[in-house]
Amino acid sequence: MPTKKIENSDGRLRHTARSVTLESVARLAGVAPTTVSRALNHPEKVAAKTLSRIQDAIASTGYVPNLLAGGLASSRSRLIAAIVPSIANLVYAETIQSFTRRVRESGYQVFLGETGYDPDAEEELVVTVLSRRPDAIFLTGIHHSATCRQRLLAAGIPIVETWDITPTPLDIAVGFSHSRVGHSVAAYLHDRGHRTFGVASADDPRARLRNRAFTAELAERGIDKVETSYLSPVSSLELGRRALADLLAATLTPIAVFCSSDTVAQGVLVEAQARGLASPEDVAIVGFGDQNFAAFTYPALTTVKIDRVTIGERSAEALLARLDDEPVEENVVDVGFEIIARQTA
Amino acid sequence: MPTKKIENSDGRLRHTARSVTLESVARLAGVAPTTVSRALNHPEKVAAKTLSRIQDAIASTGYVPNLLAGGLASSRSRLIAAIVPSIANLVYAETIQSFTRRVRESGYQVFLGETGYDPDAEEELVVTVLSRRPDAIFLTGIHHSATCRQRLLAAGIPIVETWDITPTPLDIAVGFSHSRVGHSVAAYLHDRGHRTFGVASADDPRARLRNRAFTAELAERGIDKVETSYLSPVSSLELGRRALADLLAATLTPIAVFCSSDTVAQGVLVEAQARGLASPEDVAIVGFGDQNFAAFTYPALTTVKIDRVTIGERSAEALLARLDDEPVEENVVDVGFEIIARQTA
DNA sequence: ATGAAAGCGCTAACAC
DNA sequence: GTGTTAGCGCTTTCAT
Repeated sequence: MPTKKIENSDGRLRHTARSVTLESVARLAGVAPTTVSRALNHPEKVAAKTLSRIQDAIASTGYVPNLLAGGLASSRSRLIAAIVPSIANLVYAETIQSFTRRVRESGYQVFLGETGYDPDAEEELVVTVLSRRPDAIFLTGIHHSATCRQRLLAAGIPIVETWDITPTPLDIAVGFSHSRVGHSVAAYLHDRGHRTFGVASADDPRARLRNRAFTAELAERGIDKVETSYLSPVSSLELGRRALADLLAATLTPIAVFCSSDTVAQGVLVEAQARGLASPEDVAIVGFGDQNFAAFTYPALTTVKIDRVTIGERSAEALLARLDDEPVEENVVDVGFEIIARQTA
Repeated sequence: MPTKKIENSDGRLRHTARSVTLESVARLAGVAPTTVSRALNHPEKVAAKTLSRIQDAIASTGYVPNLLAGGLASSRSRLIAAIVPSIANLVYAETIQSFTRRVRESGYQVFLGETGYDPDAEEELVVTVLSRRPDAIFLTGIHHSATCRQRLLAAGIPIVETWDITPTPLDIAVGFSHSRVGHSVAAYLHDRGHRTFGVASADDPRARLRNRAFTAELAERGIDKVETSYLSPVSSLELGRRALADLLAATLTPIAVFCSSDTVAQGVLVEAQARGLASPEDVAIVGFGDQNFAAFTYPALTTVKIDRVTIGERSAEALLARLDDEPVEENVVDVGFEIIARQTA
């Protein structure tokens, strides 16, 4: 590591070795700093000769613009904050990936904040994240504490809430109705003749919404008892295994189990097999998410398909429109969902 | 959205509504801005009464520090950049997650850059990322273009290269030897009696290292032909299926296949089953990564376990030590690996 | 097409 | 323990 403290000519201790700045590039190119700034941000406004001289200077010095300074001066950080429950969950990672790719085309960088599925973490995270002065913010979910909403609104930047919809978004919402998912899955299973039901779920607010609707739909169809297992907010195969064990301790087979994710569903399937139970005969299973392994479990997983890439893209487009002061035609985008009937239910 | 342009009292058009600044908090608390800054960064150096007055002022104004300004003034952004091939790959996501958690304890925020497995993307990404003036940088892999190395070194910040090791790191390396993995897997399979081999691999430099060593070890054991299929840099189940199809077009069963990831391995397994081939009898399979589903495929996947969380933690610790000017005892950390023998090989 | 001046919001050195 | 002064490196009027 190069040493970072040097003595300046004036004898004062500086923090960093004097690095290449806009000014040093300007001196080298024989122009004013302003002109270099223009060459970088509005090259069309600089004479071709000047431009190439500046570009040479940049290349020969290895100048890297300081976006902390640029952002401070212009009040535009070219940063977009994204708050997600977990980056180690493919479902969110794929949305973030498509979102990131799309906004990068317009020169924005995305930085992530992870709540770790802790609802209280969001409040603190929002402050941390706003302190970087993002130009826009991407949130997961539509439930935020009052303080949170207030801070978010006070920031005065475009906001997109994702993975859920609401008639009253903070600004823009891109997602689907979890309640409709719950109703649809209940109807699907009931229509296929299932009469005993269970829910194997991660303890996450959106999963709860689906489960509540699932139970409500079944109640309407005369089924008043739905065993539900909530073990942890983090989806895992292990959680699915334990959930099925829980359900079977309370209810008999055959049972139809609605899971909060495909990973949990895979765990349910594994546990069923370990107990010598067949799917769908003894344990019917519906997953959620349609991750890429869902089609390849044995038997193949019936699940609810969510278009994660579209959520990312539509969110990006909506935010970019706001940032460009373009009209946003619809501020609530429902990307829908689809039940993919495979073998487990 | 609140409007962003307002007319100031002096009649000049400002970019943002005058927001709450350190200065306004200071005025409210009846102290100098410096004191507020101190209250925030070195609260122990401020009198208790003053401190609480300042905290009240902060609370009542909803002040959120501007870290662009703070970073510019102090030359410490409290930002760490992490460059990864893909965020939608659990293997990297889990490392980043543990890394992020660890450095956050020391007040750093991590922002990600994604190369999309494109080796040329790194060069451009490094510049983009350095323009945010991170205090340290986390890289995936040890292979970087000359320009890249130079820019990285010129930044004068701590660097950790991960997922591989080298005797000559840019600064610090935390990973394991891919070549040793290749040799070990070859030995493992050969020792168990396999004599026909194939490689189903994503086209990624670290996978290539493993494959080369795998082939070399087998050559030493008298096996001079190892069919290898490279189809895409992105691991997917589909890629595994196509890879096995490729291999079987060139070689007969029984075959032992070394895969570049568990996902690819699962694809190989699925394809084998689709063709009515049994594992390990007809197609022996070794995966890579030991992801959580590996123990639950049928038959369960034999694979190479990598401790992704440890890579993240050790990287974080090394970087934090550098940032605190503490001595880093070892600048090359080998976290090792382990072959997990299950059923497919 | 280019430059001079002012300032973004904060921290750091130094004095008191 | 607190305040004063001087920037950090850039962008933005406004003038030429």
